[in-house]
Amino acid sequence: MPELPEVETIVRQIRSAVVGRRIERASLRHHDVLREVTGRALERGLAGARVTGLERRAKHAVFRLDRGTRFVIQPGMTGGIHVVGTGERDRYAVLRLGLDDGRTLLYRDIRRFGTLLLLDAGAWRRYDAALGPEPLAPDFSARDLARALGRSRQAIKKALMDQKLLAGVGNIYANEALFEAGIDPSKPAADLAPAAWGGLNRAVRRILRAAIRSQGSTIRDYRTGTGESGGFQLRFKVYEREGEPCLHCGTTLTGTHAIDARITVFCHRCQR
DNA sequence: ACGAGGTCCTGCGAGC
DNA sequence: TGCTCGCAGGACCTCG
Repeated sequence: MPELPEVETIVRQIRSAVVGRRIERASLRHHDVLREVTGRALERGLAGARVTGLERRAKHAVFRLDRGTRFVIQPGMTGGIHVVGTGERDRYAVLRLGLDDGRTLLYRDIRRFGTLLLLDAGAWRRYDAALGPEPLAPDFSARDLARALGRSRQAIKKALMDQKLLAGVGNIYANEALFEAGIDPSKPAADLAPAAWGGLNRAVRRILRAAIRSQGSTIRDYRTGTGESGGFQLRFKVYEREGEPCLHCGTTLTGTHAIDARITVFCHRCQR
């Protein structure tokens, strides 16, 4: 499930293969990954355009095109982005972009929870403005984190995962960061002690950086841009460890769906 | 304004 | 063996 580290990994790996390339052909096979654009408009907006940049924003890959537009891929749960040889078959292919060097940029998505967007400059500004700050921005501080989340009465875990408040953190890394910071996931964000934000910010940034170094976490479907599995799932301390002993104190880890209907795993002794 | 819960979609594993 | 069912959850939506 691509969160920030997974999308960052993909973007870094495929950037050199796509930036500078011209898209010669665009063909969309499933239209249910579109929201604000028709399939024909997407294909026409991509075919003939040159890719001038590729970045990550939150959990999304953003292709800058020479027409002043941006092509955004939200991989959702099972989306993957790969540069493959011509003619390579893939039963989960959603979009193929034929590049001018003969290779193909492939968006595949098993469950098609992902979304494709084509945004002009104004739409991109609105899109970008609706997302919270990037936790890995070089100067992102505990104060910034407190400012982003500290007014929310929501459980801190839900606030961490709210893309409007903070960009890029999903269920896996929210669980891991809260364990590392020793914070009860159900605690309202606004109730965190002022001193707690420093530890949480360090934990979030550390976990995300470590996951990027491991090329992300492969649970089921995620593959890097070059088709490999990530490695961070081997270092989970709570996620997928419900019922197993806490690595700090040995207490049996608790699993619950009480927060946002997502699996939350935590140590009720270490996380207060 | 906020929280709760539903929806999309398919593969996988458990249970019968 | 083959079926049904529940679960995984990012982003978005509606309802109260």
